[in-house]
Amino acid sequence: MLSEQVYAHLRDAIMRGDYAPGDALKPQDLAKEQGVSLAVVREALVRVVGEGLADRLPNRGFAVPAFSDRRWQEIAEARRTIEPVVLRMSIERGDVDWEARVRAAHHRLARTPAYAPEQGAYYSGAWSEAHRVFHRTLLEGCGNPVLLETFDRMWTASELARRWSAYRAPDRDHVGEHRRLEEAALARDAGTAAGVLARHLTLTAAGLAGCTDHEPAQEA
Amino acid sequence: MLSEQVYAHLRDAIMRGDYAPGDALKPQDLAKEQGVSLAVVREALVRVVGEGLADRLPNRGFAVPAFSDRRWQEIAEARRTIEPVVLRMSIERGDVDWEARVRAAHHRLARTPAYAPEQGAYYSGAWSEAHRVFHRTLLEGCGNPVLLETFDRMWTASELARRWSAYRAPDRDHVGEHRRLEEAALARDAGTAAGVLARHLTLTAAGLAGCTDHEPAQEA
DNA sequence: ATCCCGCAAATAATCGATTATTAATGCTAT
DNA sequence: ATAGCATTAATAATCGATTATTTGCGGGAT
Repeated sequence: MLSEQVYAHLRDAIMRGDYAPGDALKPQDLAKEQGVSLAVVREALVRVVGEGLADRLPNRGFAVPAFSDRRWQEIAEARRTIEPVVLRMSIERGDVDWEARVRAAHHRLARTPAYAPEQGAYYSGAWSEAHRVFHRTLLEGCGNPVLLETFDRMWTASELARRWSAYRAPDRDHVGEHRRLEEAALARDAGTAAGVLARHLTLTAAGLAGCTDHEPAQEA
Repeated sequence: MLSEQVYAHLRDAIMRGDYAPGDALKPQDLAKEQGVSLAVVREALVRVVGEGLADRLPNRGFAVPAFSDRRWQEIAEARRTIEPVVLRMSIERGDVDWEARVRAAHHRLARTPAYAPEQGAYYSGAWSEAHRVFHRTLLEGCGNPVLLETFDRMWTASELARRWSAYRAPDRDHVGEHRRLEEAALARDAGTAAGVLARHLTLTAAGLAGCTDHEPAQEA
């Protein structure tokens, strides 16, 4: 299905930061550069909007969302509120297969370099994906697809905001935080794990706090 | 915008139960009966799918989702997991305006008859809406739009499943449960309120448990 | 009698063009 | 000189028709 490809491409482009926040997503331009008709671009855009990766202004088209600092803090707070509870459930219910997958995901994350030389200041695509998989795997023991869908939505919003944050906590010990998370989870220490995760999310939020809103930008 | 109207109509129709679970949503039929072109119907359908109110089968069109008993239990569990936590936050943070809105929402719910004579066994539309507003208002004190969006999504899924449940708990004391919720919330007793809400959701889940899956149905 | 293959009808997906709305530009009147 | 209005260019929204895919039916071979 063509619209699926266009949707995937659009989603990746936005998440990768190819467009600046506030940039207009013009159906005609996208159609030409993708070699498809307006209809499929439009369908892809509607899906992207539904996922929160773009805004729609009635009769004024589509645009990359301009995340405010306030919005970012709300997303971070929502994650702090929900994810530790789900992690508790996951640790109580996860089976041996889950344990194995947690180990595997942590191993991959630990062995993936966070920064690609050519990518400048941003995290590498491989690390971002490994990071996502590790956090998701931690929660997958809960066995509830609805809760995991909720995680997916919040993670997407969170990553989009992170992509556009100007600052990064310089003294952040990602590796240690993730290792403590893995250890607590595999030790079935739900209380400690939930606490570590909450602190992890708080630190991430603090690292991004204070970055100013981005002004609506011009053409890509 | 035409697609907005068609979207709203489609959403209401599905939530109202105009289509049976599994029914195909044929763009051509919808276009003719709504007096619009395929494109706008298609856009509305894509949005509906994004909200979880319809399934999309590649190259096989759109259909009303056939909720399984398992799926329903997962939704109910997700609500039990998340909503009490948000309610705690809401009770800790809500201001006087929030208190007033809780009172108002409860009053409206208590004074709205649950069953409309002409609607048969189903809850009336007015009661369903008052019910939703009461539950949402309880959580709105948290002040976090992201958490409230999460509630909205789960509520929608929950109501859709409820619409198609064959059984209803006969001895259910809705009125008392809601009154206790309101009292605990306004007394700022977060622990009690969270407990009452968890029990409320458990009872709802139990009331719908055991209803068999609906077979994929034929034309509307 | 049953299974497989191919044909035909239905419908999903896509396209190119048309219509309507918006934003910008330049003109006019005060 | 500036404020307000008309014109125009750009683009969003919609439409009608075309193409591609799937599904059900019927004929023929085993």
